[in-house]
Amino acid sequence: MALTVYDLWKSYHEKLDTEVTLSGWVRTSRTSKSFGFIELNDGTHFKNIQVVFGENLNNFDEISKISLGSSINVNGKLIKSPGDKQPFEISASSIEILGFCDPEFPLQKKRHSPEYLRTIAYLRPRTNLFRAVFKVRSLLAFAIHKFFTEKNFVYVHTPIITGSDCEGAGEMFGVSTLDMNNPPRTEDGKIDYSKDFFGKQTNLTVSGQLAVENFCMAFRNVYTFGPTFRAERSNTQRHASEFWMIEPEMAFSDLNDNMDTAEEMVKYLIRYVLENAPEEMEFFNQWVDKGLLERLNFLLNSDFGRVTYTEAMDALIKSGKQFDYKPEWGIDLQTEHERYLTEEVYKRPVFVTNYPKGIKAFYMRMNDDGKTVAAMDLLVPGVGEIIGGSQREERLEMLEKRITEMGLKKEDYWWYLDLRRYGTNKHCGFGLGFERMVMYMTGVENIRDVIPFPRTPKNAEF
RNA sequence: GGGAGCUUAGCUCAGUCGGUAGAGCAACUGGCUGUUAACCAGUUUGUCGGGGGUUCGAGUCCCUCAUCUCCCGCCA
Repeated sequence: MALTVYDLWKSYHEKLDTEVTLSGWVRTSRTSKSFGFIELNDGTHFKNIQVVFGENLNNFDEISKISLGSSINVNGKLIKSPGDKQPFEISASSIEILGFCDPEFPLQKKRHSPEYLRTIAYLRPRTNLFRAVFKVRSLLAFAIHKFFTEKNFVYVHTPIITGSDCEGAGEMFGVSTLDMNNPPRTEDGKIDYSKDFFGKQTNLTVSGQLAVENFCMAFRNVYTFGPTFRAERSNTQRHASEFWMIEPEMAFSDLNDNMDTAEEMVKYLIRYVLENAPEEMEFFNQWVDKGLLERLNFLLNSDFGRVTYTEAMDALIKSGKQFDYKPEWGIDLQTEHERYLTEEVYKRPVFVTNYPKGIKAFYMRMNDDGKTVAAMDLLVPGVGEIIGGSQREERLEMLEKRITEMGLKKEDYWWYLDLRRYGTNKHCGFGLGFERMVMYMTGVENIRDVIPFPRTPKNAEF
């Protein structure tokens, strides 16, 4: 394979004073009358390589005026740099323009606002910020598989098109091939989905959890990692219509095992990225969030907080702070409450456990007090809720009772209920919002800026 | 789904009391023998988001539509 920028940064010592050939894009250029500098990058490494050129080039005039974004091929000698900003550089003997970049190119040699860059999402991966973000996103995805594989978890591909019509995790996008202008109707005038592609109403998945629980009962420790879809009209910095989720599920385990795994995983992911993307992380620390590295390193060396919902509510009430929503046992934690807890009270990630049953899903295990369920949310400073999980209700009678209480139909969950008939056991799992992890890792504040082509209400451009 | 704010040059933004359009950067031209978001000099750039209204006169005030952003709800 051809030499890359990555190769040179890793082993330039060995190649000093040898002839090299390198292709890439012009990131910036600075020229004088008889010489000039080009910062070259081919995307394989965060840092650029400086190319020095002089009047010995047969196309010196053309190269002097080269526009930012053009792709070039450079031949020259790798030498120690006289400048102190870089240890080495290429002294060019020839430079070929492979693809000229039109001066209309919208990316300039200056900072652009993230809002503007969203309007040119097809070009933004060429900026420093987005190259760093998407490199970290890639590393995080790999680290997730690495973590679970090392722990002997089995990766399960749960379906993206689902036929279970009430997963209870949010509004769903329908999947249909019916003619929307003239759909078949049943006798009572409703749309007749028995005529649809799958012979029933189907949707894009909102969670792989119910499906992955089945594999949990076969492999003990499993996880899914894939796209999920929510048709909520959420207009916030941390919600997207299409996002990725990691959902591990563990048999013969309880809520404490669940939190232990979640904490170990989050720390593993952070450590992996810090070790494998030091340049990108330094960039975030300098330009996006000044306290990022300090906060992440502190986190690695501390235990996450663990409090019950009841204790958290007491802390909110006792704080005396004026909230828009008055804290009171039984209400769900509002965003302002969550942020206050993780950012002001504990100043680190904190698990909140054992929520009132009325505000949580039907499958969460009823505690002995009859009032709370074995749920846990992980709140982190700056992002808020990053993980939601629970110990699952393993007792058939109790699960049926909860389904009825919540106004759901047992028939819709017949195969899920069967798990409680065929060798049931206490088990647990959680969902980690992948993008929220990327946000926490990079300090980037808007979920639209950690997804290559984000989908949000009224926006599916590119 | 509820609420608030924004929209002025390619980008980032200023525009006073309602009086007829500005800066920096970019681009372009020229200069410069080691630059580091290079520097210096000059030149070019406008449907002031769309529509309507008030007024002698609207970027500025009012109505309306749209976009974007932020907050809340939903959740990851």
